[in-house]
Amino acid sequence: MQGKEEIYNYSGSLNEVWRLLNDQERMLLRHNAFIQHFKKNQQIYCEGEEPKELMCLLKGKVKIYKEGIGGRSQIIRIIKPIQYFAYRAYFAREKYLTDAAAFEPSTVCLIPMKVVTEIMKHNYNVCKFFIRQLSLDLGIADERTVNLTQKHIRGRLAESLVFLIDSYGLEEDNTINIYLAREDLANLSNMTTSNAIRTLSTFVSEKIITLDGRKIKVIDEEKLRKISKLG
Amino acid sequence: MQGKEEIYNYSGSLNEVWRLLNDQERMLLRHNAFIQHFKKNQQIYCEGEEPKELMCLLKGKVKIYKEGIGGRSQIIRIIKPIQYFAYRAYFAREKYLTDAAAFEPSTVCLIPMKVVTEIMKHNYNVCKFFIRQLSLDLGIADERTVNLTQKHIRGRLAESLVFLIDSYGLEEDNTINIYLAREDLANLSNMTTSNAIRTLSTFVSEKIITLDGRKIKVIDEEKLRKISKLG
DNA sequence: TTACAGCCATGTTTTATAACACAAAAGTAG
DNA sequence: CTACTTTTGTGTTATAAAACATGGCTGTAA
Repeated sequence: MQGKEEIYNYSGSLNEVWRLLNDQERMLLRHNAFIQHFKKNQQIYCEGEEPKELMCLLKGKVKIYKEGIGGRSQIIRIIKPIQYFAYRAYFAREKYLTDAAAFEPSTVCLIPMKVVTEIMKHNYNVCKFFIRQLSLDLGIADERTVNLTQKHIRGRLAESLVFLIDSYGLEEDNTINIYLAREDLANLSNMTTSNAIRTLSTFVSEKIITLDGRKIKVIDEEKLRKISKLG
Repeated sequence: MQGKEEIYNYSGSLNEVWRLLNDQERMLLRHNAFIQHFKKNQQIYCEGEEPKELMCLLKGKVKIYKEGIGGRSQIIRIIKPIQYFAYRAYFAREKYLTDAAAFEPSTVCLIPMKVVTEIMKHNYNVCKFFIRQLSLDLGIADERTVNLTQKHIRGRLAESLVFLIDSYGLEEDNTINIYLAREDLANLSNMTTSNAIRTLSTFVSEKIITLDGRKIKVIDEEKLRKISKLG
């Protein structure tokens, strides 16, 4: 499940942050970072848990979500490789407020937060990196609040699809590069599963997408973006 | 409207950050910070504008909000003295995504972001301060997303009232220490003005609060918190 | 093979909330 | 003081979305 050797295979890809480090700092990371693999749907961390490590998704797809009222869960954001996550709670000196789980088999590099902050003390660029990430995350969260509360179902679902396209991209045949259960799509869009299914169907009848099981092929991306934008 | 002398009257209260600085850094701030006064309902910054200064609210009350679909605006967060704001966009290297306006006559200290980042380069504690603030803000935003989307009207309004109590406090007679138009209360709670008014009325009939114009007196705070929590 | 669980899909009913309409009250300007 | 705008309050109607119910499909396990 975890190993320190494996880090060498990936260390080139931790890029963004890696570039900001000197040799000594890189060495420190190499000695303290470790890899974990997660199965499909496996939990990565839970709400209420004490945050200890910075995580970087190397392979796979991860959802950050919250269990809301009456079992309904809300996907807050999604992570793609190579992306850092799980740092907010530690920086805020709080427990985790969210849960994280793997959409599909995923590989995560974990770095003890103590090591990260040790480096930050002497490396302004790493500080700057996290400040930027947090600021971007906060901007996205603010946008999302308004979109989820004010857009109608069609707009919210369209937005989620656009979001998935922008995050994970399209294959050559315009299939969205992630296969989500209808329930996940619903949780991403703040609606019931029934309504996600229904609304997908109307998108099909409007020739905006086609469906083949969980494969979503985008026919009219422009129209999709328009629906997403206008609510 | 602005003055550099006035900064001396307040510099003691910029506390949190002030404490983290050495004499030279404090001098730098004193020479570059300036004060602006804002009238009731006056805009402080607008969406799309280029962020240039860090702001610190010295006196008054400020709302950060977004204009959503169809003129409906959503209050994202509220600021109380002494609190820093307006830093997210600069750190993210974006334009402002939100608007800010004064609820009531307010005094703001502005510090050029260039000066702030200059200090941050050599002062890890100031970096840490902003990382912490951003992390706290992000946590609040995540919570808020779920609360606004999943709670019912009563829960959302109760939550707003609790939020106002926790932010601005109660006077000796249990009056919430801010006088908001029903419309602002609605925008804070993601509902129409009519429904804010209606729901306030039912809270009165349930002896949870009493109303006298815009004065809201809290009778049963526990019950209010319970409604807020249970949605 | 059958039985069963987990997704999909779709039709019907119910309900929360927005939208609308209209007064009354309060604040503001001339 | 009067006219006028803005805010507040309430009743009614319309509607978006949830809740519920049911059935089909697919894969899996006995």
